[in-house]
Amino acid sequence: MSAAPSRSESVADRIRDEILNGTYKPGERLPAERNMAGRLGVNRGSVREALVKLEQLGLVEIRRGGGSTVRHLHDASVEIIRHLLFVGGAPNHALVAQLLDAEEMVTAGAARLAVERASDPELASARGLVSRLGDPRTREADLPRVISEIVDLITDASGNLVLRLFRNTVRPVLDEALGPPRPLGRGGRRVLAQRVRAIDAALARRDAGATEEAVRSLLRDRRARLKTGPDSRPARSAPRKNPDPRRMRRASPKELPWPATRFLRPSRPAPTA
Amino acid sequence: MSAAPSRSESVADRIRDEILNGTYKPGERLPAERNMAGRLGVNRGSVREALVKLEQLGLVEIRRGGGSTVRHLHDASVEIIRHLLFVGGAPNHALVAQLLDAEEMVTAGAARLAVERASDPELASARGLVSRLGDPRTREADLPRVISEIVDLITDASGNLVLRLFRNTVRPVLDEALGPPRPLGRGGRRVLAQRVRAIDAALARRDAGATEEAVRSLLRDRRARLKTGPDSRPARSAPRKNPDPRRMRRASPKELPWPATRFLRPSRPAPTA
DNA sequence: GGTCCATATTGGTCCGACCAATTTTCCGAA
DNA sequence: TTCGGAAAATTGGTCGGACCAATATGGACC
Repeated sequence: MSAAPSRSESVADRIRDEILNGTYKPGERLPAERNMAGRLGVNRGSVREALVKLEQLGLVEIRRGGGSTVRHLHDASVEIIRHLLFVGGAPNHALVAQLLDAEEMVTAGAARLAVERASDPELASARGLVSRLGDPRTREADLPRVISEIVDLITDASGNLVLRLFRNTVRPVLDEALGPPRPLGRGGRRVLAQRVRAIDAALARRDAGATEEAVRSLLRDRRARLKTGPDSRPARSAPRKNPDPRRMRRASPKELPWPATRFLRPSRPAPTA
Repeated sequence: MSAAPSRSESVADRIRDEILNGTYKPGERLPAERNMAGRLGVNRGSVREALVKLEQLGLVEIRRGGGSTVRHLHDASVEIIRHLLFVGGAPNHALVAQLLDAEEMVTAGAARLAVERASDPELASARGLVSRLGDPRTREADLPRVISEIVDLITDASGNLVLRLFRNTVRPVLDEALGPPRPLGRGGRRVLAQRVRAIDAALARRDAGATEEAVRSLLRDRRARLKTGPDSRPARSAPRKNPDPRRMRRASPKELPWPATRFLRPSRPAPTA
């Protein structure tokens, strides 16, 4: 199916894995290009190309004369999330939850911008797409894809290139991570139809605030349908004062588990003066 | 000052510029590596390395046997915004406005998450940093940096790696684009102090919703202080029904001007069935 | 112990060659 | 003429070896 990966690609993948699983730790120096080439049995040029790719990913820093060093995951490029999903083997739930959080923020904001600036045809197109979610004829297996396309549409309609580029990175990872949806319960389909009506009505009125909230609700449901895991039952030991209980549903965003945890440094300290 | 750029870096910059200014258009084939090497007077390997970097940026696609082709800006990596800022010569105002929009969305969301999960020390550190904004002893020239650090702190405290990585890309571009602030008017400092009190109060109560709104207000002011340009006077010809006038201040997110406009394709059409 | 310099290490670039995937050219069959 | 397919040209991928320049290392010297 997929084209055979080039040699430099394989090498890049291998070094990337060794970094992510802790073989090479942040701040450490990587073996010299010549050594790696010898060890992997490939030409030095291939190793070079691999390192250049990893440098663009923000995973390593190459310094002429000095060796290459591993950088902290915190300082990498967003693109790194493409490579983070399956680091432990199975999709990392914490990362997926964080992606969904980010997607919700950005999409809600984009929806607001979109309603404020989108042309009537764009809006009509969006309404048509949204209505498919409520249509009983749409197969359940297609729902995730349709939702994904709605988010795309909203993002594009916002006219914000930055959001679009961000989505370019987020979408494929989420699509792969979420996979086929769990079957909607008896009530699930009804709730979905309800969300659809809310979005449609908000769009019809060009009501930015309402659209934002409606889109948020839709995406929240999506997250709730995530495979039940340690994250889905918010284990808040000491409930805190929170005057807005509507927003309590989000998965608790704890730090990523697996090997990469070691990259997570404490928040940068506040300046002393 | 800055280290002399490597040869492959120069080549990458040059090809990137030629793509962004329209010399090579999306979908077109780039000259063969051997030709480019000859034309630029460098070794083919250097051209190769440059192309690999541009491929990681999502600007070109390299296919073994077939040439390299230019990709649409819409499909590039977020990292491309680092290179987009100065394409026309001066900082692109539309892009900066879009960056500020994106930053506001993400930071507001991160603030919510942060309040819900941050430890008390983290919160205290945040409050300390925020209070510096209101302190009359803080020089005006330092205010942008302090705000930038507050956003960093909020982002980190949210515990969301995706948001952190996104910020890694956004922050340097915004810091460079905004540059030294325009002097605050007589009322400006007072308004700032007011924002600071709002954030501090919200943090003290661990009120997620209030914190989110307060942070939003702070960032909005920042955008308002952007250099007056064609963007800052929202030229909305036909005012539309919008029941939430509080949010009307955002710069109208029109398409990017300059040569790159040609990359902006219409929103992807809704599926037909 | 600290400074400074010769040397080793290491990334950056170049040359020339060959392989493999793709594209283009062109000729013969329908 | 048109279409299909084989041959040739084009083009990216990898290799090996060589030299330069920036950095790191270690030891002599003060």
